[in-house]
Amino acid sequence: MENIEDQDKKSFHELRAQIDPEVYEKWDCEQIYIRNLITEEDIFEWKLDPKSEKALKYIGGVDISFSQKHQDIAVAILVIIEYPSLKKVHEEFEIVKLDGPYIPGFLAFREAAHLVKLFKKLQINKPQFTPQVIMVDGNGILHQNACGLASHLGVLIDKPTIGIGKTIFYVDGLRKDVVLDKFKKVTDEGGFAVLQGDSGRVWGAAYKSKKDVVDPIIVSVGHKITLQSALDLISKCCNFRIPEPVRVADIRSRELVKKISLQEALTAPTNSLEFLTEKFDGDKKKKIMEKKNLVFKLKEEDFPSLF
DNA sequence: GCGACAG
DNA sequence: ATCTTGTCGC
Repeated sequence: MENIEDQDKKSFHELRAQIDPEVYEKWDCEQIYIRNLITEEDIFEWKLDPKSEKALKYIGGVDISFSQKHQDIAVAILVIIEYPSLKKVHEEFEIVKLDGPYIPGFLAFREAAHLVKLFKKLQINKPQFTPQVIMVDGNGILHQNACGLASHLGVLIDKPTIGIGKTIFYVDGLRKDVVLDKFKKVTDEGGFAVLQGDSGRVWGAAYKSKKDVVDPIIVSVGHKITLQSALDLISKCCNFRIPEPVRVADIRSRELVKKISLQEALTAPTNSLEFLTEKFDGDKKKKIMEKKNLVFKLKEEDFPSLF
């Protein structure tokens, strides 16, 4: 019974031990440097009111989805969502190879560079879709060095960013039970609990995006926006629990990563698909055939980096 | 001193 | 992050 806790302890310790102390120190330093470049003020021109002359038009959403086969292969994506329709109008993506493992607290050093690349591609391909604000899958200043992925990326591309976390990341006494306890008192859709740590500093908010959701989304300032403005925007972007820019980026990158896995299966020495279609009937067979169709529907334009 | 740790 | 079936509810 005693080793359940020990295993958790060990695996976390092992994660941190995967980077050598010098790299840790360097990254720590870099985060503190970047932190000083972050602003938590509204530095943008757009307005939420669609009738305004300066109405917000394009919101960006970024995410990275991984292949289950090769742990280091992933699809990085940037989707452009039109406001206020919340429809996807454009996407840029790339199949990428991750350098290192995920280390809690250092997500940006694994993902940020790939995301920056997508903004550069957008700049060249479709500059007219340049987003005015970006929602990031991960935290902003809600981070041990007040420099999570959303903030890190925001500084690199010099644009307003918002961090959207789906689970609670511990910082400054904000344990999971503490956050959920604060969130429990939020009852109305669109309501939120401000996440103030033991130090008194406000790190973000636990937001109730739908009336009956059990879990909050964790919102934190990335760069060039206030928490209040971030929440105001998010309140207009939630068709479901996760705001559309992040949700669509998530779904779409997963879709693409699966296509890539299937393509690998197609080029594999043994073709198990044939065997499976003969072996199973009904729904199972139907599902397999759908996957098969996916393979045949692969288009060159879906894989610019493969051609 | 330990432990809580985004994707 | 990823793997997954059924299942509960509108």
